[in-house]
Amino acid sequence: MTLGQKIKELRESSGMFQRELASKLEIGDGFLSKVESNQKTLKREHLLTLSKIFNYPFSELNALWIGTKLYEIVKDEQEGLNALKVAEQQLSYEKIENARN
Amino acid sequence: MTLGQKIKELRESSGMFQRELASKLEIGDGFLSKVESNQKTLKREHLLTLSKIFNYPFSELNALWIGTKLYEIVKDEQEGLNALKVAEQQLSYEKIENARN
DNA sequence: CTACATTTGACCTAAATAAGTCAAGTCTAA
DNA sequence: TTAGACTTGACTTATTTAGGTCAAATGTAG
Repeated sequence: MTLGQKIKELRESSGMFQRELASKLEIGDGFLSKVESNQKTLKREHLLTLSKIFNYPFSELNALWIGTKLYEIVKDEQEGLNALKVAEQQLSYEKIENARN
Repeated sequence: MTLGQKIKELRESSGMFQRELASKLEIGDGFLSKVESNQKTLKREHLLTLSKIFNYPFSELNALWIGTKLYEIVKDEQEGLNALKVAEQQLSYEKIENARN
């Protein structure tokens, strides 16, 4: 699930048109269309607005936002999956380090 | 293991000084010092050079290069780990999709 | 066919990032 | 105590990315 897909899903399941949601977010509907197909990214502040409009957990939107961004980086990479593993290891290592201090 | 750490490790285990390696890469030694501590990133072309100098697999350097970049993005994120999972899922999903066609 | 929803392509500007340099400061052994 | 190895901070310039707009093209139900 990408952020774009999730937004589209939330929007449609609440019977809203792009123009309506776009206006709530104060962006053009052409832009929203691209956001829903992951051709463009939303500003991060918009996530909070979305979370309120659809009563959907902010943390999940946040994870999708970052995750989609990461995916854009690795999607055409030979070593994409390994790179994700590397990042994961560094992240858990850092956590342990911090816990020690 | 970060890319910087790996480079330092390779360099030291081959008894080379920063100035020597820096000159092979045609960069300043101050810059290399920062690269080794992940304060700066190397150009990607440099990875091939490193791979040859140290006779170390390019693919691994590549994975470290991208991985370290990903880590920089997620390291201060609440949802960092989840975001990595999201990206991983998208990546494997895409693979399946491609395999179907 | 035509009205409305959506998608797409071309374009734009401001802000951020990449990829360094250089000089000064620090560390460490001899 | 001083040379050589390394680190750090301040700065720079060129390129990329973010975050859009707008009009035209396309999809689609009635």
